Amino acid sequence: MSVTKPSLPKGTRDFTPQEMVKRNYIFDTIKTVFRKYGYAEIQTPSMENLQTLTGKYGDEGDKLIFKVLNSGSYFQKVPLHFLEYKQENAVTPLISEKALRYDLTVPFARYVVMHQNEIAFPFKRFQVQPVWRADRPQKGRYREFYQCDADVVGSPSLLNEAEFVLIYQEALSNLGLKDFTIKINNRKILSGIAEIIGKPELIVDMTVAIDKLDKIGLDGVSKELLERGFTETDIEKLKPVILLQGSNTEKLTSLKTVLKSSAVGLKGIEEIETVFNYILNLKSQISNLELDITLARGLNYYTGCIFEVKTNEVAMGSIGGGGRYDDLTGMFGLKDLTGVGISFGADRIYDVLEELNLFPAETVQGTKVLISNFDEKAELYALSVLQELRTAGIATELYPTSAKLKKQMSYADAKNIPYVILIGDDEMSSGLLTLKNMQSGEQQKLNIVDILEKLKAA
RNA sequence: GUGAUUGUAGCUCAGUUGGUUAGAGCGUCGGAUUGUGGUUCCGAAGGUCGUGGGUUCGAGACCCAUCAUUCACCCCA
Repeated sequence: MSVTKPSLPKGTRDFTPQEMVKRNYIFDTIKTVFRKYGYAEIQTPSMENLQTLTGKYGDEGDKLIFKVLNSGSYFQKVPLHFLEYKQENAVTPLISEKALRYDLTVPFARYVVMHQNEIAFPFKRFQVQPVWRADRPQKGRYREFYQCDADVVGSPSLLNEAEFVLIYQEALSNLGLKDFTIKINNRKILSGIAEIIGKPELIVDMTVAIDKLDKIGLDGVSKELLERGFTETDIEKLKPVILLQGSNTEKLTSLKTVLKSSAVGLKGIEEIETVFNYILNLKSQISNLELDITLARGLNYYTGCIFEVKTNEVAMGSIGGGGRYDDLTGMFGLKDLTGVGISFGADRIYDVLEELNLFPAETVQGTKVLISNFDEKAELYALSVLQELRTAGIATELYPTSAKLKKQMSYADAKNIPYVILIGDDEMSSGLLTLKNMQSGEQQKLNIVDILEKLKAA
């Protein structure tokens, strides 16, 4: 057998013990907040039927779904002429019937439909699992990454939206982020704007273009709008809207004038106002909540409020997003069930916390004490000590061979183990074991009871 | 899918107009110290120079191809 050079698939990563401690810190922080707001955890399989996923994310999204090759003689079903003309689209469903999940929302919609008879609505669930995208990786973008989603289905109340803002606020603050912006918009406002211009059919093109405002500037947006079928007159009408300045209230006031002839648009404004009012009554103020008309977000199933969270401390794409999707379960045959949800991008949050040095120092909670191993006789003696410490709930290791003490101490040092117990002839005959504090270097002879007490307190 | 970038030790990187035996720091291992780590000193191991071809008396360096990497665009967390 030939030796393979070890490597990982593009865009995937190993996680070291040190990284796992930090990652779990992020997951735990977010999960704790989710639970506090009444969300219950579920999991779904890594693989879904390909059919479940295709068509849910748009053409671009479909291309980015990782497909799983069928087992066995998967070519049997493929007519030869498909291959001859290289018809990937026709061949794919014949050789692949499973795919890795692309996000957590669509599997959740499937879950809700399949379990509808056992679910008490409104159903509030959270889910923390990896998702896969066949993207080309770059900074802050991986092919395997974790999403932390919270969604509620079966409740049209805008209280849910308001609570999501508080969840973002609370979780990100708990993680130590100081300066981030929660952007909110409403798809209905965007529809209203497209309506006013007289191009409701071009709403997608309009949103994709104006979404890039802060990246390519007004000239870039104008150029893109022209390419996408808008006229100079349309752009003149759009300009004041997308360049709206001022406080959220001021923006809403201007929008009401602009959208006065659009029923949809006014409905969107009303929804945003309701969310703001809920928040005002839940909490005196959230200063980093910003109404942003240029916020569009790609997924085409959003129908109401849209969220996106960006940190202002590091150059990084969004670290979270979400929105309301009135008819997602409709694709699985369950009509009129409304859903709204948000997602945290845990991997990006990790990168941000790392860059800002925000991980708490004491998150490393590994072995507390290492028992040295001098020789066979000492090892035997140490076994009972080991057992006693573990019974007391203290994370303890016995060095497994009687290597040189230098090596054993280095091991404790490398693993950041704060205490070492030395057991040699003196200790065995006196019953007083040497306990060494690895930080201060001081050591003292204590009986096992005192050691237990000291370690429990430490 | 488009456009760039970089591939030299486990890691981060030097390597001069093409010239003999490819270097450093960190890390690893061993010793100074057979009952004491994190500091210090000494020593050692570790390389198909991404891969394949070409130019040349001679290639880590130049050319072509290929693979991989990173970054940006599209899109997205």
